[in-house]
Amino acid sequence: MSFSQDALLAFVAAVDNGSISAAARQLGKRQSTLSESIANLEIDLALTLFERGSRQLSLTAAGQRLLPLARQALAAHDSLQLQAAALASGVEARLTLVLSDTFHTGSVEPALKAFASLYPYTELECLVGEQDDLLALVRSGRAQLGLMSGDVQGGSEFAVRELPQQARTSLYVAPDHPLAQQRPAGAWALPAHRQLRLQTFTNTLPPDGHTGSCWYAPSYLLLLEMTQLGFGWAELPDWLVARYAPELVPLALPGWPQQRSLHAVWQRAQPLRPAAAWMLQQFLQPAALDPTPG
Amino acid sequence: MSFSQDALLAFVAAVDNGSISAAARQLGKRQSTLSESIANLEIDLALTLFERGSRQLSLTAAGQRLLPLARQALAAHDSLQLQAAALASGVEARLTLVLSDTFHTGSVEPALKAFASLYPYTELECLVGEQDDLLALVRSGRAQLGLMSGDVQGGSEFAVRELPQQARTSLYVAPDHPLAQQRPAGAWALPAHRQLRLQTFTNTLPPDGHTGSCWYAPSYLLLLEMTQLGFGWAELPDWLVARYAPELVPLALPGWPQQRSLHAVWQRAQPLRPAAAWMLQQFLQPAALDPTPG
DNA sequence: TATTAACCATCGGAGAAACCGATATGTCGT
DNA sequence: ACGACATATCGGTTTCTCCGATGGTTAATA
Repeated sequence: MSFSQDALLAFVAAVDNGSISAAARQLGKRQSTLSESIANLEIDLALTLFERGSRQLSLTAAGQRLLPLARQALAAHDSLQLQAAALASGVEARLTLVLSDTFHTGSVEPALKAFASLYPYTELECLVGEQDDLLALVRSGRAQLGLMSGDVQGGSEFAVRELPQQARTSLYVAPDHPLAQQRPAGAWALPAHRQLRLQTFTNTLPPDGHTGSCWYAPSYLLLLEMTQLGFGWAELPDWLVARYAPELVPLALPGWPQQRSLHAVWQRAQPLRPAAAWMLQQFLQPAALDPTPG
Repeated sequence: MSFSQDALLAFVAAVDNGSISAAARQLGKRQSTLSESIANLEIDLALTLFERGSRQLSLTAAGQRLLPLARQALAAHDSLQLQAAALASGVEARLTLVLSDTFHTGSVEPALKAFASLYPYTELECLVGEQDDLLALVRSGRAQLGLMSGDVQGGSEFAVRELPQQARTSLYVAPDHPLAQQRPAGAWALPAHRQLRLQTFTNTLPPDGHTGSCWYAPSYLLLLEMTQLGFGWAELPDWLVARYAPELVPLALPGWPQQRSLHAVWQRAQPLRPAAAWMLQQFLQPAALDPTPG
């Protein structure tokens, strides 16, 4: 016959409180109950855990040795209990986000930090995608919540909320690019040079007015690298350039830099569950978030 | 009301065996018992753990999520149980050895390895000391078992067993020492040079016949270093020199190298407890040990 | 010294839980 | 249709837990 979890609890409570009576008060049980529990535990283990000194009890060598293991067993028990409570309360076991690279890392970080402590039993997965790629991930259920820039094309399929933050983007070229030399550069000069454009995997983006030659990449980070290598000009998020390629030169054209609105999207047919809803709220209330520097 | 450990056991057994009935057979209980246990566990956790397919049951997402935690809780429980059993069976919680540096490390290592797996819940402490220092550690109870070279002076206070192994020692000097140059050196040449001698902290070693000047150190490792620095000649264990100072030169004198007997000592008044007794046996049966090379 | 206040151990009884045996039900393969 | 195998459910017994009361011991106090 093995010992019970309650006996272990009585054991560590008695140690922590210095007496069985105090432990009983803390646990809301009778002294006789805990006395019996500990006595039975000692019988089950075939060991003496406490040295019953007249007025205070002290741990035996064996007791000192077993105490940390007892704590560990209780902690494992509690951990299971907490995880189960989280699952039972409807909190999802895993939350998958898709973020656009237009989101400044520093603005996401505090939300994730708070999430980690508030939902310790929920796994978090962060994907990165743009435009149609992002919407496809949300549509397929691969991700529950998407944070994207620009307008949402999906129509009534998605629930959309506009975020109070905005993303500033500019047109950049490498320092040795011809466009970086001419000052001031006019918008007429752009079509003469290669544009580096975002092209999603799913490839349903409408063409914009640009008529010149283009190279394409599915992520802003890749566009950034291609810009660094001097392959052409590109529209890039300002924070991304400031952080990873500060040497790039912004083109001072009329109408630039632009402020692009940011949106949170999810499946309208599938309401957000607690963790996802909380995460959305974090982005809707920028008070709790650090302002994007720059 | 919280779940019991038995319920967790039923849970993982059902998962491992693929069915509740099989789990019941494995655990030696009735199927109805385990069925109720798991049902109660699901009630306590407010979760559905199993998808009761007609003929086979499969884990819910929540069940998959909780399974590793349940295993961990059971493992912690078992660990406590095993440690308690070890303590209750009289195995000491900590075993402290004192080894002489004359013991070849390679001859001790297999014993320690086997010890680690045989007594996983016993802490092991290895001290190093020579002669009187070693005996003092055993006498005070600081160590339970000592493995030393040479004869035991303590009289009836100690229990002594001679070990089948022996330690070979030689007289060494540094390569640039005068004694290393003369060939052949006679014993008469020794007193003219400084001797590096073992002197224990407790300092009750009798003087031997040497009449020349001496420097002293309490450990062979220190003597070794002093010999390397050319301070004099010293008697050192061969294996120690071969391993840490192969450049030292042995003096080819009549009667050298010597074979020194090795002894295990412990307090006669305090019989060896299981782990210590096992350890002693390992050294008494050199069959299980690697032979000392060289 | 007698008293009070803590503390711990023990005992008997009430309630709860575990366990068993039997039974009903459902599914798969023959 | 039937046997083999699975799970769920239902009484009944045993076991465990918890409580309340009691007694013994020690330390501080009047």
